[in-house]
Amino acid sequence: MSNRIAVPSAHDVARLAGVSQAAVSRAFTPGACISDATRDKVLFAAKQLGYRPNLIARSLIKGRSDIIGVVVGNARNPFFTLALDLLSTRLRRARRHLLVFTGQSNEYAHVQVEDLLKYRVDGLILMWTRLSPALAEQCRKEGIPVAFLDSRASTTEGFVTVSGANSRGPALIADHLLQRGYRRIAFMAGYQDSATNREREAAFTTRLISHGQAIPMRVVGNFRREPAREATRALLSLNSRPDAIFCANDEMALGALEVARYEFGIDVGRELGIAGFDDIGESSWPTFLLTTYSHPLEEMMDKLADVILDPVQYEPRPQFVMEGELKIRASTDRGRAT
Amino acid sequence: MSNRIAVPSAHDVARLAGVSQAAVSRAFTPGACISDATRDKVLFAAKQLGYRPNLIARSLIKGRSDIIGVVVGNARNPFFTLALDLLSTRLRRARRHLLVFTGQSNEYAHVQVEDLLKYRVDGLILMWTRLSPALAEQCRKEGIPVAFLDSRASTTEGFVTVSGANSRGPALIADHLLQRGYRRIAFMAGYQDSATNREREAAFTTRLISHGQAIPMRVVGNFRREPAREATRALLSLNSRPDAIFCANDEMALGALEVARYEFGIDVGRELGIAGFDDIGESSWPTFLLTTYSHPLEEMMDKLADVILDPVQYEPRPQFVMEGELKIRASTDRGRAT
DNA sequence: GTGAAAGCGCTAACAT
DNA sequence: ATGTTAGCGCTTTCAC
Repeated sequence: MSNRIAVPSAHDVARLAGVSQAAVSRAFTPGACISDATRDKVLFAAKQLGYRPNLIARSLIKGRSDIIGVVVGNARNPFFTLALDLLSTRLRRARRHLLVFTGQSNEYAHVQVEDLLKYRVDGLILMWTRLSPALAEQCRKEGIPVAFLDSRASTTEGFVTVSGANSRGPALIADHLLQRGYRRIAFMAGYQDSATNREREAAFTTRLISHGQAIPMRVVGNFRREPAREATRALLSLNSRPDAIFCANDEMALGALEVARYEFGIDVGRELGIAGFDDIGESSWPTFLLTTYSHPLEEMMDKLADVILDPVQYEPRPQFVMEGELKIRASTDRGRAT
Repeated sequence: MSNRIAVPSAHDVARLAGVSQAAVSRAFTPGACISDATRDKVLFAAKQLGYRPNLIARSLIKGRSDIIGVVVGNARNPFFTLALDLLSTRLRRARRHLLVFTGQSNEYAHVQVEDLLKYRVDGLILMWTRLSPALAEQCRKEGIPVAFLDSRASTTEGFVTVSGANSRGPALIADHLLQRGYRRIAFMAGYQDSATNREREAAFTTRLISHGQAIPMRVVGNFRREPAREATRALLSLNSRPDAIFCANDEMALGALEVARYEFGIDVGRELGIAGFDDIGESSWPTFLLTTYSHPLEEMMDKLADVILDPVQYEPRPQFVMEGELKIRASTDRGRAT
């Protein structure tokens, strides 16, 4: 049935073209020493046979594969699609390819990285996931460039990390809420043990306190919509409701907004301010108009690509914190007349 | 600075363990003829050196890479993330890996597939994109299994295709709208030259006509939100407004819903029925509650994986049309009392 | 500029 | 069960 016809090799092309096999190799190597006449002969024969250089063989010799390994801890992350698209486009220009694995964000990307190393990848990009200390050590020893996106686990030490402004952003949100006159401010946390949540919470709370506020009320929404809805119901059923909620990500904030609007009939913005973090696509829809903080994803992916392509340039292995932008929308608009 | 330490080879391990290099190979080959004693010696030595079999070398010999190439024509497609996650998980169990490329949905995935073939991939999955006739021919000749997701271009002939119910689904929607009493029904098209749109439109229109309706009003939204909003404004400004709109995908339907609700103050469902297609995540949110047709994505990805892993089983190379489910929600609810 | 020859790291006969 | 040997398809000296 589907019997694989033998794929032509450089040898076959050489025979047909009446040259040596080495000449074939040279014909496909940009800038190699070869006469135009020979190259033409080779390329002609190659086209006839449908020859395509075997990159596997090339990789074996060169000791590098032109493949970059990507492990994504949370493929459901709303930015993953965009991130992968940007990265793929960017790396194609550098003639690299992407071997992509999905995994669990709360675990080490151990098996995935293990596999990737067997393919002798030229670099590793870990998004929203961690690296076990043993493998981190391996990568360091073998000199494989590694870059993390939004992961601050201990094993990222000695590697480049690119992340959003998880401290400055929440501080800006705190300032904004206070400036708009909200005073009974609550905070909705993501996963309790997530470094991202801890950073965002600490920055937000600290800022409120430094403005003379009390420690804000606190609920947990685990970064997900359903728990966020539940938490919002609890908050809004209190005798002394908050007049604003800052949620540690947009996913939760949108859930909160829906509950406030449809289950409690609240005029979001005027009666209750809601702010999120990350600026996912839905947040700017007319239906939601959620105040949030947006990350410069393109810059972030460029940085990751740069680091992998030219690791030497980033030798002291800095932690890049990419500044984004506060997006003020109707969900924190109390109306002009205060 | 980052000088790559030489990676240990099977030879190094063999020397350290005091066995032949072939023994090392056997120790890492499940089910190979090797004594426990030898295997232990090898594994111990391997661990000491941090040895990892070089899959590139293995691929060269075996003539297969255990890599499946994926080209996605539209990485912004809301299902891409989920699809990739499902596929990756599914194929990992079969010890395959995913080399992922992004491309343009209206072009051939030519360069991407070209590259993929150089890596001697074991199979190709093309999502929302096409294959040039020349490469299609190549793949057939070389016996490389190819499977398409939602692409009905001419070059898919002779390959397995998995797609949603682009005919039956819209027919069900037509039935549903009529049964709910909507009579002045409009259709919003996606890209004019997309096969998907043509199928959905033909099925919907045909069904309406077969129920004795006139050919529905027609606007174009190009599958995207903004054009859809514009088209909706045009529709709703007509003297004789439609009382229902079927949009060829949810993205457009949600845009239409927002415009109707916020710009025209229309009570969606009662005054104007809106239905979409695909059941993207947002459609089931309390804010929208959009009637739509959902695809069995998990089954679809399973099928794609099956086809690639065991192509012989699918020898007549069928076109799989995966039946989904009509999701009736508030956006087509006229209220009980009619 | 070109060909011959030596490997890259591994698997798969083939002996033993 | 184990070692020896011959490649897989290329790139890269090294002569010429």
